[in-house]
Amino acid sequence: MNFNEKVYAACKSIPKGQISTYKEIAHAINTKAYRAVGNALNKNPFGFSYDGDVPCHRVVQSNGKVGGFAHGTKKKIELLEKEEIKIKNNKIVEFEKKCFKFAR
DNA sequence: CCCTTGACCAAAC
DNA sequence: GGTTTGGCCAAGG
Repeated sequence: MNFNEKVYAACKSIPKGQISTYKEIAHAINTKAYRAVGNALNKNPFGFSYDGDVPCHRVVQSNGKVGGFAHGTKKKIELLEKEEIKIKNNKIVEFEKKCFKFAR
């Protein structure tokens, strides 16, 4: 399993209606490459993600901000709002509650 | 092998 | 509150 596959696998385990951070993902796959995680998702082979695929739009920054998205941050926000996750001024509302922690 | 580039992070200012 | 700075890791030139 290369680095990217681990990242995708971790993303898949994020349940609908919840989100996680790049840092949490990095921790979940036992690495400290937060940056490389985002990099992997940026040029992910899926291009776009819907339910059942790799939900890369459920991954946000550790400070609660939305972060980036290949198709534009606005689009990412729309996808999140479809899952009961509200965004206020580019930040996640109730971030701490929606944040999903991987099994340790 | 060195250098640059990121959908990043934390601390400092 | 925001912005800058240094650090982090993987990939590509």
